Amino acid sequence: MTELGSRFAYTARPIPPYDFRLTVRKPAGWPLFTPFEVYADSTLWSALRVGGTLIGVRLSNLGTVESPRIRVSLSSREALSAYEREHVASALNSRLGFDEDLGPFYAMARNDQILKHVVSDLYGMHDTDMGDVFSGALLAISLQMTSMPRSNAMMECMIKRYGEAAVFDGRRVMFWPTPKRLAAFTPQQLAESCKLGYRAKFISALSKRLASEPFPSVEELKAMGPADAKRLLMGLPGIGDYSSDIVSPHGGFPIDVWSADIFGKLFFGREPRNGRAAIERIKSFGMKRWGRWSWMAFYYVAQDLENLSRKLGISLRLT
DNA sequence: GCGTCCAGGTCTACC
DNA sequence: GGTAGACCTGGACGC
Repeated sequence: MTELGSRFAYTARPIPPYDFRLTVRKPAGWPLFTPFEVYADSTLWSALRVGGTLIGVRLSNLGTVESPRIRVSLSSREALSAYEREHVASALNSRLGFDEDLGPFYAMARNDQILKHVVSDLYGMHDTDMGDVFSGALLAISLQMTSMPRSNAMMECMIKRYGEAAVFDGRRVMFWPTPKRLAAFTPQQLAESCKLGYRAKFISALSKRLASEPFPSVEELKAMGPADAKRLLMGLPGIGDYSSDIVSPHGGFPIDVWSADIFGKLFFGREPRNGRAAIERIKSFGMKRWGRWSWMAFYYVAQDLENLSRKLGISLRLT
């Protein structure tokens, strides 16, 4: 357990529109940084790692969608220097999309027959980044070739068994393990303890790689071009085309068997007969249609399936 | 109850 | 460079 007793706070003013609830507590249930974060009374308690340091995060909504104000309280084990505080705050602001202008995306989306619905339903929802590269990669690998209930079970087991507890503000938030921690176990031990199956070999190799070699942070990946970030991520064990689109702070168009059914219906009016075989075709079609906004389009559609089903009169599978 | 299929992919051997 | 096949596990389904 890690007691995070040193705290600093500031008030952020994101670029409007900024819907706090939609951004930190996404309609589809995707967690912000960890499945164990807590949301109550317009406040989120979560955690993330910046430069290997575990940070407790409390976000409180003080404003409105058009005039957003968010009180940010960050807790760490040791007191941070002024430089470190600035670095941590900058990393968090970037992950929460505070400086992201939704205007250009909305301008394109309002002229698109699919997206015009989702940007109306989810007005002010910003894109957010993973807590760190390793936790994003563990999430992506857990999603591969299995059902959502089993993916969730694998992730929760890894976090509970090998992760770190951020204790602050009277709360206890479990966060993802470090590469060093997981690198201490064999693939067999990981597979047996959390029923990871063949993914244990990927996770073990990934842990050893990131524990022994430097790898760009989320901020560094964001600072480089999308293609360079994707190339680096795909060099990691267990991270292919789909997973790199999930982990990259630039996003992508992460079409898998589940989303191939959804976008097949949206683009062509029906689910593909063979979802796996249709992935390439649907991904290519979507990226051609939405270009640099492909990730935002994917993100907004995935969060709005229920409303979209009703508005378009088609059944989009939620899970 | 039992066997088969397949799910929110990636890697490798083989051609 | 392109592609078939292997890979854990467990729920759904047919019999």
